[in-house]
Amino acid sequence: MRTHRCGELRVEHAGAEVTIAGWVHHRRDHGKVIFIDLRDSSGAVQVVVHTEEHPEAYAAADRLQREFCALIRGRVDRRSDATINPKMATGEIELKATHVEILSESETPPFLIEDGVDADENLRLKHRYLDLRRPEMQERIRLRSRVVKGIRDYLDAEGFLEIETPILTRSTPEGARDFLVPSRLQPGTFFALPQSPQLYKQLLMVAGLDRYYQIPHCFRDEDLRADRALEFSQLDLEMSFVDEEDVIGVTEGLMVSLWRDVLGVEIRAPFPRIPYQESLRRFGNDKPDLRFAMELTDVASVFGDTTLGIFERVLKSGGALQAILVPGGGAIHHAELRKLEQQAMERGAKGLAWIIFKEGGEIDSPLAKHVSAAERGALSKTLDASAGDLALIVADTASVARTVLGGLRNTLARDRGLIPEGEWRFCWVVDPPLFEWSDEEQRYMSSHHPFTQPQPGWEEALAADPGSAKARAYDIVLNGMELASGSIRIHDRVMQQKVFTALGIDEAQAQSRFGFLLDAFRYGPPPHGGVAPGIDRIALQMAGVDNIREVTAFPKAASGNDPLTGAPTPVDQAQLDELGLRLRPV
RNA sequence: GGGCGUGUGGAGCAGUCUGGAGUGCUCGUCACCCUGUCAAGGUGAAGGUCGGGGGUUCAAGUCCCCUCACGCCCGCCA
Repeated sequence: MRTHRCGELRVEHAGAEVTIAGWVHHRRDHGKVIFIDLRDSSGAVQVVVHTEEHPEAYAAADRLQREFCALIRGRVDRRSDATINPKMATGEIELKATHVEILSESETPPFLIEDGVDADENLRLKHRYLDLRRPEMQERIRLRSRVVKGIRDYLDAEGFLEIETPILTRSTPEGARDFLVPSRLQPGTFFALPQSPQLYKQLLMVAGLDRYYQIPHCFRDEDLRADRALEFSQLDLEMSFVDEEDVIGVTEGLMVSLWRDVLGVEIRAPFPRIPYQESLRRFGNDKPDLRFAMELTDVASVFGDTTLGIFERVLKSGGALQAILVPGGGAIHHAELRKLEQQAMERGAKGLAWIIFKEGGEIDSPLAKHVSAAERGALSKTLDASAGDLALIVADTASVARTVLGGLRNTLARDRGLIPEGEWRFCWVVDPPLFEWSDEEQRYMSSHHPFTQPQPGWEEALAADPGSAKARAYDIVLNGMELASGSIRIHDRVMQQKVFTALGIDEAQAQSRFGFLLDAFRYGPPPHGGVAPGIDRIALQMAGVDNIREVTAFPKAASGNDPLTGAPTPVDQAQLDELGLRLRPV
């Protein structure tokens, strides 16, 4: 149908008779001459139609409107110097049309098909096929495709096999809420959509397929976020006869190769490794953004003899005084500080103390009259503060103080433009706890998953303080976002049973839920481990966008529905009957 | 489940704090003019349940209450 693509025409095509097809991007009607920017996935090119030279082509061009689909034949002409458009890749040439054919007409689109549109997102999602016509959206889709291709190329070269595992699988109560699929053939029973192919990949290791990967869809029925969707893609990989170093090595090699192939950026490996506890201490969370400083500082020692009731009470009860120093933060308005305090309280703090350092050792703070000169000096020294800086202090349990300040650290860095552009700060967060206490469940739960191998000595640690047992797990964090999670798995049934027991899962329950895995472990399971990077998150970071929907062709809205298809929808009674389901009024 | 924000011709906004005629801006749409534009230009026109419901008031886009949709965050995410 076409001989060339719109965006590939250049000066060297001058004189050639070509046929192109695409969408009318712009039309500029000058009466006796019409300019049409015709766009396809490769880009756009200017078409010129003269009324007198080609009346039939002109008649068709006269009918063309935005987003009509058209076929145009003509001769590629070098433009005169005065009419070259340096803003277009094809701007040195234009197509003199001899034939214009309307392939299909278009209604006026609900928003402009242009880069940088600020249309309501729901409108974009509802007309995603139009939104995806925008060059920047197509570029994101292409980038994501390059990521996936890069992964396949790299892992294929490393001897990994791509193996599919079932989408209809078994519900496992641990972890996120499952999406359930009723079984018609076995009435009253349900499949679950996989949260990850975790158990299958471990079975593949038992099977001796010792380097496996796939890029599966995973499903978690939880509330959505900017970086979290109901369904998402992850690179799932697993290796046998490995320890942490092997998995980390392959992952780093993959990241280096992806950033090189997809972005042309050289990132350096090995990535720094930060122990989990250190990350909490310095950054207030387990996904540190290393692109800026503002690390948390313990200022309890400064206020050892404080007369301030709040600080005194917290310190006496074994709590913590933590601070971050905001360089130049003294200029922040009080109204803004109140917003920060509100944000702190949302995350569980009872308040937020602020102290602005001024010239001559003076301070500006609601607490000013309770802070002695010695304390002012010590605080300034501990935080390495200068005049004009702002200290934010949280007095609470260590955990709350860190969470709150970790959150403020990220918010402030973003709002105050402290985050440098174009930096890729990878790190591994290692040695995380094996278990975490769940207030809701009133029991310890796996912080990674129950198949994660504990570090040696865990049983003693468990007896003394269950929270102190560590896991052979590792997260890869990029610019403050968790990109991947992985671990060395348990391959010993006795150890697996002990971990289940620690989680409050007795032998009978373990057998009924995970019996197939325990059974497999009777037959010489190899030591194994793996990692699972999120494809969407890699793509969103590379694309420089802040929402997973921007790198997903057909995403759900944040409320978990699909504005394009209307899913989820009620179903016919007949379908429910077949499945043996009855709806309860909500 | 909770907090915050947004909702005004087809699109993006201003107007809401401090009530006074659907007022304004940019784009799009339609008609006419125009042979070198490229976000074309010129002239003119059409297009509105101000998300929905209720209330206060002589009078509500504006104030109050309820509600819906969307977005961000907390909870949740082995």
